[in-house]
Amino acid sequence: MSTIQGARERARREVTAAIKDEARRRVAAEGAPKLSLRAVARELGMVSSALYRYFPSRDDLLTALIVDAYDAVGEAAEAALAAGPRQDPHARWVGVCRAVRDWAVASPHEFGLIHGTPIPGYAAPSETERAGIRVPFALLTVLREAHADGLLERPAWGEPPEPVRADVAALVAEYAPELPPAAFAAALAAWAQLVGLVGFEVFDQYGGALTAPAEFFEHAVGRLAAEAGLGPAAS
Amino acid sequence: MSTIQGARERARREVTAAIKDEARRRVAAEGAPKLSLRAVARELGMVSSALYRYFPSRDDLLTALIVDAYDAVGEAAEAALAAGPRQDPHARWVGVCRAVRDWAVASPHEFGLIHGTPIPGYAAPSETERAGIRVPFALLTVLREAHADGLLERPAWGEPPEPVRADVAALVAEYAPELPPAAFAAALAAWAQLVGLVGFEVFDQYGGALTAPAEFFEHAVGRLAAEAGLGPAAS
DNA sequence: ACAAAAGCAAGAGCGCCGCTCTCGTTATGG
DNA sequence: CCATAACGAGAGCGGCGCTCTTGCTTTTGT
Repeated sequence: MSTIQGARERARREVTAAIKDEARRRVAAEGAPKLSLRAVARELGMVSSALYRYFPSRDDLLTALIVDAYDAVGEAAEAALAAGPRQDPHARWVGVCRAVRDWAVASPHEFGLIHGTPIPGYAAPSETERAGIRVPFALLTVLREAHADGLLERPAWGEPPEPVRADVAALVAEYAPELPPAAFAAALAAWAQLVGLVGFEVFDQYGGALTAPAEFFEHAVGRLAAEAGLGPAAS
Repeated sequence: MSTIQGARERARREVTAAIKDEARRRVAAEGAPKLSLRAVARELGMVSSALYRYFPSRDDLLTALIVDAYDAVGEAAEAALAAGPRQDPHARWVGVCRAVRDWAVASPHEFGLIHGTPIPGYAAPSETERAGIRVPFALLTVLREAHADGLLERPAWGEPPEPVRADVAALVAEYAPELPPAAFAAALAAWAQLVGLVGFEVFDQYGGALTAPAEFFEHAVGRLAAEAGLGPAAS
């Protein structure tokens, strides 16, 4: 307590951050499956066993990267939500989607971490769930505030079939009691479809057929908004 | 030539198949990143080096599994295409999508192989591309034949913006000269969105909120069809 | 102020991995 | 029949995740 408070703690934070940074670099270069603690340690000038003072296992290091990625994309989505004009929910919706896409295009490997193949037997810790919910929440918020302002059209979706209605009813009760269930169902599907669109672009699964993927995405996502009950701008 | 023709070749085919089967089992159990040649060889009662007579590297074994997976889902989609009633393209479209979903739900790890995180620096061999095109082709065929039969409505999509139009025009010219570009663009987006919907279910990314994912999928995919210009059955 | 406790880096080592090379053995085809 | 090619087995190399032990330094409690 005599010296600066927690010189050791600060050093620990810095080393932890350096490890994650280097790990991110290696994931980008070699892919998550080939992330090697020894290589990270080597690059940082430490011995591999020292790394276990900061992360109890390789999987825990990867989990930390995953949580960071969820938070990064969640933050981007929430920033777009805050910046989007509440009086034009269609544009706001598209803005949130675009924020997700732009983040994914800029950080393809981080996107892969959170939307790639899951590892069998790997249960995401609850911390991951908290971070993972931010993007769909942002989409939901666009719908909720549009509904509150009377700007949400009746979605083109018919009422969902019975077993789905029950699922959605439970979700609506928990997260958005005032929202029509059909709109909630649309948001849920839109979230999955948004990830599909982004993933195809980021993972290059269109087979190089698109030279203007950003515009294509924008176009597709505008339709997604319309499906959820957000018509194009009034004027 | 004195003995049965190619006893050796047949043995080779059988061993190759056995290796792939065991590898598939291990991918299902442990995940693709942890697929170990040594473990496969051990389970098959051979020594690890013998395996290299059949696959030049671990990545080549994985690639073989990927191609097989593409062919399996492609075959499922084409079977659904053949079975779907041409006079009801909406039902046919939903049928193809359902075939993809059912296959993915039954073979989640194979789905992960083809739609999971790509490995940096890994270029899919051309054989993969050939197999990977079968599902989108099936979707496209539904649209083309519906159009030929006068059953394709003008898609709700407006005309795509300029740079997209050029991309789509090139694709239309190559694959479906008679199809309206807007319909082709819708099919392309629908493909990505379909994979998003399937991936969310298979990878359990809805967070356990859906107890009836099959019905939810059906519902969502019906809307996808409508967007592409295939209205619900006339009845 | 000082001893106990806790945090830390380093090294050695275990078992597993992908992959290579060599060496007998066996089937193939001219 | 015999040269050749395919094959299975074994040893071995470097790299991996992870553990354990050994000293050293910072923090903490009295």
